[in-house]
Amino acid sequence: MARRISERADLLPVLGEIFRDHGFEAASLSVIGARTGLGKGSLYHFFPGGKEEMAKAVLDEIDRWFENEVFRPLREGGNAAADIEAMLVAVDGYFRSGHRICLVGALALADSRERFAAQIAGYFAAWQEALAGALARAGRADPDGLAEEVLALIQGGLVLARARDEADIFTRLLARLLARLRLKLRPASH
Amino acid sequence: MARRISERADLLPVLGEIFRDHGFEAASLSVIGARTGLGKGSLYHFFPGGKEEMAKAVLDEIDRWFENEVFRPLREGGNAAADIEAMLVAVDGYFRSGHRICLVGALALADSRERFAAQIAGYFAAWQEALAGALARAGRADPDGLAEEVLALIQGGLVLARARDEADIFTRLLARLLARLRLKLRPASH
DNA sequence: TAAAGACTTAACCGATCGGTACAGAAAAGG
DNA sequence: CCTTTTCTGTACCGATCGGTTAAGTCTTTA
Repeated sequence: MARRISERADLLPVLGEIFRDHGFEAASLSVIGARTGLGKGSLYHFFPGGKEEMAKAVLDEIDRWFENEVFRPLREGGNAAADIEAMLVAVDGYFRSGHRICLVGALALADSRERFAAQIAGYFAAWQEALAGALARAGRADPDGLAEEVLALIQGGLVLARARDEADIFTRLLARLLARLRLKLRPASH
Repeated sequence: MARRISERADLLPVLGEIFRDHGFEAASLSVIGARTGLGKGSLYHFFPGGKEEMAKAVLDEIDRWFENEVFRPLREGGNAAADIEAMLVAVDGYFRSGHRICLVGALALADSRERFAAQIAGYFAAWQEALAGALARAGRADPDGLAEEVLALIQGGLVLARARDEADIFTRLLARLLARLRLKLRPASH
């Protein structure tokens, strides 16, 4: 019963970058093979369901990462204002300050959307809910609306940064957002 | 010299919707043929450059529409505050209150981005410049930053609306944005 | 009405697509 | 060691891809 320490998990980050670069449809098995260094045989061994299983596994890993690094801290943190700032730091890191796009957002705009609709919707719903909770704890009025706005700014910032090939756009937007939230969350501490 | 009143122009809106639905790569000539009712021969008659020429023509038409309906009014309008509100109305109409995505934004996130990089970047640059000018005329500080934020909100709103299959998200974001801008542009008039 | 150009149809091209089959190499367990 | 299981390389499948070609049919102009 030979048992490799699952290399499948090690494949997920690479697959994620491939889907980010090419999208789901255009990420052909040949480019996946080239960039992972694996032949079709190996790929179908790890992912019998083919490309669709690969993408679902990548989305699952993204969900897991955000749940651990972003959503749960937002939900269980102590100081709501600090938690929200920590979220912005984590987000800036994850998206490499605007150099990396959001795979979930990109899939939402692509024609493969329906295939992953549940995971895509769930990702944003969980994020908004966790953030709205923190905003409510911080005493903000209309936490749901504000959380929605924050998510839109992040996603839109990634779109603009990519569209204009200028990652700084994302950084600037996060900085403005941070200033605005600070003002609203801790009006006396600036 | 038989000369049809250019049906090529009539094709562009259909092609736009096809690219919105499928993206560039996945919009195969067979689906384009099916939805336009034209065979490959006809398509290549109108667009000798194939899919790429079709997409470029669609982007050109989008540029033209926004230039006429959004950018120029922003630049040449009289009442800056009213012009900005008119922009939001036009944008809400164009994107069908969140039911329609932004093709330019979608292409920016897809792997076909490089192919259309110049047109994509130009679209957002022109928009931001026109909006920043109006914001400056309205007396706002940091008009460039605010314009960037408005564009990000719009693009992010379209991503979220599609991702969660809930067009109302876009409408809500536009309403919040309108309220915020009103407050800032005409503080005494609410 | 007849020539000319605008448009269409349909067969065809090589390349690549996602996916499968299967034999063999590598590694682990006994 | 030998068996068992995991993993890999390669050849192959039918389907579809974007694009080309050539022969035709319309439609307009002269």
